[in-house]
Amino acid sequence: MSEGLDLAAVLPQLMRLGTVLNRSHLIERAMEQVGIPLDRPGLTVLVTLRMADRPLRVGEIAARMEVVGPHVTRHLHDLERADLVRRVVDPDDQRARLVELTDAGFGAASRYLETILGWFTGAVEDWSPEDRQTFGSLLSRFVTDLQARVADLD
Amino acid sequence: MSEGLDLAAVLPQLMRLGTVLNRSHLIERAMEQVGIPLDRPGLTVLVTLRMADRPLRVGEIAARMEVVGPHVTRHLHDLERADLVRRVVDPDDQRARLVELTDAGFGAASRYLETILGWFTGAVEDWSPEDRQTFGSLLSRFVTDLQARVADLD
DNA sequence: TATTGTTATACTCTATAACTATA
DNA sequence: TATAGTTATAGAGTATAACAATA
Repeated sequence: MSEGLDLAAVLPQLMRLGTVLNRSHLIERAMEQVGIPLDRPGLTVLVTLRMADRPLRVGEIAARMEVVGPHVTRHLHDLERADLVRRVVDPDDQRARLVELTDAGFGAASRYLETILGWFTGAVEDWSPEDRQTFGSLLSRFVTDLQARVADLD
Repeated sequence: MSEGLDLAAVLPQLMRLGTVLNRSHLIERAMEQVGIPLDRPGLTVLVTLRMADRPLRVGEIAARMEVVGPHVTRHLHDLERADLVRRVVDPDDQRARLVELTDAGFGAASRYLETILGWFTGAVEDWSPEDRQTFGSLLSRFVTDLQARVADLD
């Protein structure tokens, strides 16, 4: 009985979280603040490369973003034109392209992530270190378990 | 020093969460399972009405969804055609329309929410009641604080 | 004159299909 | 023949602009 209650309360919170994250123009604001001239998917490609910490093939970027190849190709044009990434032929396979960040791309992605991180830090600055720590681990565990549950649906 | 570390770890978790929630077709699967013939925004309108627990004006629905009026109007057509909602003139203001769930709409929204809730319950079924409770409160607090922080940006 | 909602239109994000080039 | 990527096109989701009816 009490088991159901706290869970039913989590669902609306997740909806609220989704609304804040998706509809507050957080991403656009951060891009404007650090001077990145991209749209959301373009930024996602950039951040994907920054977090990978090594050049990625087009297909690898698509897999990490969970989108389809052509979507990535399309946004790579913008990124290349803005001199944020560079496409080089994969020496191991002439069919493939390795996409790597330029210095400007690395810097832009880093500044973007620092900005977002700063906002999140500001949101929890009144929390105790223990609560922050606890929230971090429970959130991580929740996402992992939810992913597993979703995989079970197949 | 250790303060920054756990926070930097939360950001990737939130990205992962967003990916699971947006790109696993969770919503479409739940709709299919309970036999709701809608798209995502249509379902969101339905759930918004179900959670409000009373008829809402078109403008109120738009405000809660954080979308613009015409977007709601458009999806109300589908909902009405599927006999899930009904539009009646607001007796207090002839300009306004009150949108209310039909019995079918109420039932469909309820079954949908139960399905989703069941999946989330399944994801945390191995957790201790204390951890579930803790996660629920910290998540709620996080969303509230993040909303406040975002409001500060204006 | 301001507000509620609708219609018409356009833009963003992502998918599918058809194709090129290597393997 | 299968795979990596690109180009072209289509669909879903949401916004802006112009309008109608009522306040």
